This record gives sequence, C-alpha cells and structure tokens, in this order.
Amino acid sequence: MGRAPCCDKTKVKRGPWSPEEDSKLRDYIEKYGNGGNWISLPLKAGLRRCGKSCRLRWLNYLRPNIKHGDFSEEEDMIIFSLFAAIGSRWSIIAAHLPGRTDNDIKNYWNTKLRKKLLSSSSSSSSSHSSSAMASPYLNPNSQDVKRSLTPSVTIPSSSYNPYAENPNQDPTKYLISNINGFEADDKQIFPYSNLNYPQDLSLSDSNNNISGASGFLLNHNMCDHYNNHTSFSSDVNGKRSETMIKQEEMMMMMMIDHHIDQRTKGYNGDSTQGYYNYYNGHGDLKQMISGTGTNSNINMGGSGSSSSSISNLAENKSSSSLLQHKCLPYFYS
DNA sequence: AACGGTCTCAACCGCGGATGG
DNA sequence: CCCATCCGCGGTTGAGACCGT
Repeated sequence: MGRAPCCDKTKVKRGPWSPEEDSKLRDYIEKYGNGGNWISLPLKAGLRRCGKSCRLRWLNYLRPNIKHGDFSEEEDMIIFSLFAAIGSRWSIIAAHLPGRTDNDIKNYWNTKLRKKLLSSSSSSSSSHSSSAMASPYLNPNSQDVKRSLTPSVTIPSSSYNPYAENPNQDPTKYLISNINGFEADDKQIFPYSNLNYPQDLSLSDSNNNISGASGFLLNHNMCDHYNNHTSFSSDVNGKRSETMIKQEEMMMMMMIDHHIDQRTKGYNGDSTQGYYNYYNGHGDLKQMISGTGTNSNINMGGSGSSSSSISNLAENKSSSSLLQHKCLPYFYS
C-alpha cells in the first residue's frame, strides 16, 4: 500500500504554469506569505494547483533574486568542491550560491558539469590548469596532484581510477565517492545539515576580490574540519579509520589545489602553506587555526614575510572579510 | 523543409524527517 | 510513544527547444 497522495490529482491542474497563475501566486505570497502551510495556500490564493507545486514554483522560479543560467567559473568551482565534499546535497550547495536554486544546480550538474568532470577525469595528461573543469583534485591520480603534494601522499592509484576497476559503474559517482570515501558516514564527518552557517555569505570580500570565494570555501571546510575534529580523530571504538584519514587527506588536497588554482589566476589570497604542513603531518589543526603552535610549520603561511595563522589573518584588514566576520566565530564557538 | 536525435530544465514523484496533537 | 500531517529534498520525467543531416 503506497503513500496517500498529497492532494486529489483529478482536481488540480498540472504541467507548466501560466502567467496568470504565476501572478496569482506571486501576489498572494507577497501579500500574505505562505502562512506556514503550502497545502492550504492554493485554495486561499485561488489556484487549482497542488500545494507542493505552488511551493516549487515559488522557490524555483517566482521568488525574488533568482538567477537563471550562466554559471560563472567560480560558481562551477564551488559546485565541484562542495559536490566532492558532500555529494548531491543540492539544497546545501544552493545555500552557498546566492540566487541559485537547488533544482537549477542539480540540472546544471546533470547536464553540464557532470560531463565536464568525466571528460576531465578521462584525460589524464595536462599541465596544471587554472580551469575549474580540469582541477586536478577531481582526479587525485593526476600528475598535478602528485607534484603539488609531497611524496608522502600514499593513495593507491588504482582505487581512484573509475575506469580501471569499475568500468560498468557510473564513473562520476565512483570517482566522487572515492574522493569522498565516506558515503556511509559522511554526516558524521561533514554534518552540513546541522551547521549554523550563515546563509547570506557573499562570494567576494569587501574589495569584490574573488579570493573571498576561495576563503569562503576553504574556511567552511576548515570550520567543518575543526569543529568536528574529534570525529576525525577517532571513531566510536577510539580508532581512526583509514576512511577518516583518507577523508582528511582528500580534503586537504582539495583545499591545497583550490588555492593553487586561485593563485595561478593571480589571486593573492590565503597561503596554501598551512595546508601543506597539516597534510604532511607537521601541524596540529587547532594550533594552526589559533596560531598557538610553536612550530613555524603550523602557521597558515602567507606569501613572503607575511605568514600568519588564521587568527592573525583575522586581524588583517586586507584579508578576506569572510574570514574575519563570518568564519572565525565558528572556529571559536 | 522535414526528420530524428539530443539537450535542457520546469515540474512531478515519492521518500524521510520534523512537528504537533 | 504513536500517528497524522506537512515540508523539504533528491531523483526522475517529459515537453519543447535545439541541432545536425
């Protein structure tokens, strides 16, 4: 016995919305809101539509400040990064892309980005590219990743090749799930659904410098990592699983690569040094973030003489405003 | 111009979770 | 607790647009 339908489908209109219906729905919601009840809204608004259909139409199309089409390369980058980190949680990804809807991002992924990912992962050679599509963290086997990390990286090459071992499996899913390595317990590691992240983060800093986007992603990941460090440190049995370690490694690789990528574009954002160091086992993450460590290897780098910890960066007005105002509270909360 | 294949994206479907009685 | 209801989400569908022949 199946689930009862949410409405009587014989009495509601289905299919594309007419301009008149859009107008009715928009007018009603702008005047009264949805009243906390989508099911009863269509009746009140004089629409012969299912409440769920109204909700969808509003959220995906009529809602103010919706952006459609023309995803920027930075948005691609963010989608790639978040998809690699959390998978197909479109609503969460959408929350990081102001004006974009989960449906839009899902469609965009399925029709465009997914293909680009597959094409980039299948072309193994390439010099380091600044293109989001060719970003080597999507293919940890790439020579670029190996070159950008130290020889201590010990990721079995075959296990990351979606074609070598699982030719019949959806290569995208396999690739991503192996980058993540945490299909089963990702909520423990990246509990995005429970985060208190501010939803209004902009993607640029106060100077409209895109390095803010870099810092945004980077530091959200770092926030996660930091806030859940105990989850990384051990499982319920007090052990660190290979999966957990791999997750950390992969996240670090992503961060490093993303920053290298940003720098090749001429952005002078946060240094990658701290991530290298952490990745290479020289730093303690909490020390690295708080700047309390004594080993210079644990600082967050910064180019030239301006190396600093994250907390120092927070004092620096030239650093990302996101870092200063949005992310740090989460480090210290 | 006609046709068939492919692509896009708005909309639908059904499930799981949250909430409240 | 249990149950009913609703919300929100991700997967899927299909009509129309687009493109190549």
